Amino acid sequence: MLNAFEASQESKRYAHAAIVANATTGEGSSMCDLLQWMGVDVTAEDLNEAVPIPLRRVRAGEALFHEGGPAQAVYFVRAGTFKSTRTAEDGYEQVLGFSGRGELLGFDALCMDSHPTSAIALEESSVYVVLVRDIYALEQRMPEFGRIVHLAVSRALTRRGELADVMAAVAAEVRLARFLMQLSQSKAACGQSPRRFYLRMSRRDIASHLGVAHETVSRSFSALAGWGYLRVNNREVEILDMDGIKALARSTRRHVDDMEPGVVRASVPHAGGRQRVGSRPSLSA
Amino acid sequence: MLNAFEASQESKRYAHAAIVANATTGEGSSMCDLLQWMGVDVTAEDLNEAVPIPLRRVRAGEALFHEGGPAQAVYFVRAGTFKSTRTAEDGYEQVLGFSGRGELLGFDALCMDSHPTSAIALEESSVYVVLVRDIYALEQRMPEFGRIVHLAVSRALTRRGELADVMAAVAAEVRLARFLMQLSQSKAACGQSPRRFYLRMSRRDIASHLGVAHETVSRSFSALAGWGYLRVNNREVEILDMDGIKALARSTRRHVDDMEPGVVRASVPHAGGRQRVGSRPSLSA
DNA sequence: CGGACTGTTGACAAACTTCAATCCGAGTGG
DNA sequence: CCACTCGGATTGAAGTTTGTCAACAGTCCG
Repeated sequence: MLNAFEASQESKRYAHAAIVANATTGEGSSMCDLLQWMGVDVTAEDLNEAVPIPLRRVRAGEALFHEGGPAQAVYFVRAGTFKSTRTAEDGYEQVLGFSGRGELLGFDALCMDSHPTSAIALEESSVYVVLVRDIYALEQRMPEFGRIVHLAVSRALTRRGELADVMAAVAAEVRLARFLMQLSQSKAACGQSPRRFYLRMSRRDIASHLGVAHETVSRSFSALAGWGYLRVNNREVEILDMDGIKALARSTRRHVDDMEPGVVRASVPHAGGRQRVGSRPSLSA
Repeated sequence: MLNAFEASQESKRYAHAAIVANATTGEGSSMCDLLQWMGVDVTAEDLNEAVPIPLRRVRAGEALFHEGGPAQAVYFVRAGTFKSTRTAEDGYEQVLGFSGRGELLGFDALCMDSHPTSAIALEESSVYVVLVRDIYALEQRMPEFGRIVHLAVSRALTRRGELADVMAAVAAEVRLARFLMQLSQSKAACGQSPRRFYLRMSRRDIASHLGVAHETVSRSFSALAGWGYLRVNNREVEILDMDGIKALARSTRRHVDDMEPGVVRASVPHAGGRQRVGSRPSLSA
């Protein structure tokens, strides 16, 4: 049906299959691999240092580390997707964000004795493991590594800031639109299609991340689809009107009036602000 | 517009600010000062390194750095309070968080060419300035400094995570309660009273940070006061029932039922989560 | 095939946003 | 010196989105 989705469908099946068993445990990967993989031009001197960096495989649904668990290592996501969560006493799970290729996880535990959050794999994933007790030494020995860490931490900080963007007080549809734009840009940065992708997380996870009820997420998806911005089928999303949805994502709270008539797409019913289509007859699938 | 805001803020609370008018010029401070001030036992070898670390003063309402501005330096807050904000095109200002003594600002700009956020002083403040281009070298030369940076970044990451706690989908009063608890703990960590403090930020800033309308913040303050949890007068807050407000802060979405009968104070009308006090006697019982 | 979970949709009540009026403190200017 | 203005804060009333409850459809998996 959708070519772009085949790959994701495939990886979805990895979940319950021991197919990729060979890729298993921390086979010795090296700092060189990590640096190269992170896009660093590895110099000769770096090559001399044969520092092993373990690789760890995490299956779908498995935790990379648990909230409250000891802070032993930080992780660079090599493949897959994770969600960072914090769980309240009553069991309510707050999703702080989703992380993909190249992102750093677990760094917020450095300033404490334990992890303030959990990281849970949403699909078959793998990470580079850097032990906390080695970080300083490695950075001292290999300046490039230090640079990588700084960059990654900075990115992590920025990503956490995006949390505010989606949870900031705006209509639920706008939150979802913003979230989808973030996702789209993430995909684009990884060389994947920014227009079509497969959501690795459940509606519940999205809801928690956006700060709304999961039913509202469903409704918002339907609304966006009804407005012609996208097509959605379960976790498959195809964006039809990128500019339009971007414009929608930009709207903030109230008195949006009309924004830049030039930006609004003619083909889209959404006239540019805060009009509710909800109960109107114009809502057509 | 910016000038108007800055001017008003400045002349308002700190009319005598002219005193420090020209203080922007960093009086020479040193790395030693920074390390000692951050609580590091400075060793002899560190003392040998006479690395100058400029100090910068920022007046109330003034920006430490602007969103979109060039990433030249990162800052350790030495005194005062800042708010980190991101401004939408239509002028809506999203407050990402508030930072006080010892916290690191501007680090999220490292991975980009410019600052993704602004930092604005909420009162007369001062910061240690560490130029971006010096960071790596300094960390190489002085391991302790590297440690400090890592710790501070980790803290910053954690603090950003707290944003989710206050914005997560819960009742407005709970958001405010959580925010106040965070503030209280911050104050405690700085050796100030956790029960009584002066809010450096406006209701509007709080509202943006909590993700609600500023009127709702006012109402929530009144509600908390009405329930006997605290006394509030403008920006002065005194917490009367710390345990009670903590219990309230813990409640997540809806039906709080009863939480720990032992924890609930007898003097407090709060019988089980959500009841209105103010001028609406008809609501719930 | 059935069970369990995820996702969708409807209805209603609750909570929030918005508009609007008022109060207050501080700074400004007559 | 006092009236005046301006912005912050509080409170009221009305309108609307959203949370909650509930039922159902779709998908996955044993």
